[in-house]
Amino acid sequence: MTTNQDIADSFAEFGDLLELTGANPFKVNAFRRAARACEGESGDMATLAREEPARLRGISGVGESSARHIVELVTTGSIPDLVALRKAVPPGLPALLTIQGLGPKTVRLLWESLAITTLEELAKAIDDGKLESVPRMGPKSIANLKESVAARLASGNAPLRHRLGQSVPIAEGILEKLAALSGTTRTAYAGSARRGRETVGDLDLLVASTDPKAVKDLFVAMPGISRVLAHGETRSSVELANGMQVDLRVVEDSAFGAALLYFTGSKDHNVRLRERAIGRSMHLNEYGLFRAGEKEGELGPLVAAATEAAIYEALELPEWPPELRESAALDFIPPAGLLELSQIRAELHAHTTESDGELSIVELAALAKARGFHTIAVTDHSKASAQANGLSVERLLAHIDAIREAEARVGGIRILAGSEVDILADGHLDYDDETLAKLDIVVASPHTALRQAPEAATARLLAAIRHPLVHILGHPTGRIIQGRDGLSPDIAQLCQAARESRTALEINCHWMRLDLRDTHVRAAIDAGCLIAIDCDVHGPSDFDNLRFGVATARRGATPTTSCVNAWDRSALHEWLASKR
DNA sequence: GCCGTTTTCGGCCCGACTGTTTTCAGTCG
Repeated sequence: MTTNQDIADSFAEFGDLLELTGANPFKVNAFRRAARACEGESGDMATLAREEPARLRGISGVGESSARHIVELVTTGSIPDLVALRKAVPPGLPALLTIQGLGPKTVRLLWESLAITTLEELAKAIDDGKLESVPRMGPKSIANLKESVAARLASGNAPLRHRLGQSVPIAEGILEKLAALSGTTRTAYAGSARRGRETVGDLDLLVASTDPKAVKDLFVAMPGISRVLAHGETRSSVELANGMQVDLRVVEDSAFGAALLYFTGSKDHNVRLRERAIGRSMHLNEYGLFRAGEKEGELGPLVAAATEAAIYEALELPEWPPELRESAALDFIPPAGLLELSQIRAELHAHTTESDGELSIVELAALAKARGFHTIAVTDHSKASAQANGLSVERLLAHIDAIREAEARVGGIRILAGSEVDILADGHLDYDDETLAKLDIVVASPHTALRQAPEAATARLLAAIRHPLVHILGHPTGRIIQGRDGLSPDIAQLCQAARESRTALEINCHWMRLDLRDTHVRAAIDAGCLIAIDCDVHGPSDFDNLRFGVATARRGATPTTSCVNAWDRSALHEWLASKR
């Protein structure tokens, strides 16, 4: 089976190999853009390649050649041009491109002049003093390279990207310190963290200040920094002890919007905006949107810079939500009512001390009330999840009574008696229908047999979606970001069944899951499905993960009306009751 | 290789920083 990610990986490899052979840089870029386009595509491209290959060209960034390669990969399992290219470049060379400060020109130079083709060979050549004979390799360059190589070798196979929920708090912690300085007027994190991507390569921080020097000096002197990569007039860049790179840009308050737009990206989105500016006789850079000057290359008067909204307006575009700035295409108009964090009014997936949670029913309800929620669902694990202290039928029946009693005592919030019931490997649920019918809400989730074949996974999840007593399919694939792939069901089939049975598909907010993932959300929204956004609460801090789930929903263009957690009390309970 | 509200051919976003150079190449975002 060929996934969109497989296709994207092939094109990314194509780009790397071409670059190392000295190909036309625009061609290299075209392959990389195609890779990003495939990665972000919500439909299954392999199906498209087999059934309607002509429609591959409809994806922005995929042209005649890329479309042919996709069909080759899907139908034969390989791309002849790519196979040939692999023979021309030593296999260890692309890895060298990931070394900080090492680009294609230098890698190629090292390969051709010193026959260096692996990280280990590079480390040895540095130690042996062989790099000193290479043009443009002075003592400082060699010392920097030595440090970068050592850092990489020490980290082993550590991932180069960091999970969203671990990255954002680091960004916020640093910004809090910089915001405390007297000259600071505005702060923000930008880049892929602001776009809500599930993993973040490096952190991009932005500060508006009347005293840039104070900001930068405090930044590079912070604890937890392993080395300073750059420390210039307007930009500083450091590497943290955990290997994460953090870039700081200090700007004037009047240009904050332009800088925020620029550093939020994505790269493809920026390129499109700049092209659009040129087409309207304007010029866009990180300092603002300007009229074109009288002479070639000169800037005219400033059009907009203070806010992103002003710049989009001047370019005659709707203000693009950061989470939807992933694609190069500017032909997608964001839906009027894109879901917002403040609109979430219910948590429908939470655990108590009765299974593997840290909170009592009353504590859980109090936290939900404090957030202004009208409903909280208590959904402890079912008996098959023995490792999570899953409830037997007898315990569940007693738990239902406890929940009813707590609801009457707490007041001011609906506390639903529910269960996160295991979907067994064969698609059966872990409780019988008679038991499930006693519950207000049923979240059905896969927890085991997460390596089963795609066909079996599809059948298993379809059975749960179509089960008349199930409201929500919980973390549908069971994937753990950078941990395990989870199930690979046919998403299109799941979406169709979910729409027909009005079963919501869950976005699990935990930053290790974010499952459904963004591209699956988009497919679900396009198919007309309901979406549930749940924190899968086990402890008090889990409620704070809601923002990551909402970001994922927005990346999938989820309108408020499609999210059951954003419905008012009566609409939500009407839907719940419709399955009873 | 991709693409079209200047274009089916001829362009392709733009600036900061570093180190090695004496005016710029390479890398990065």
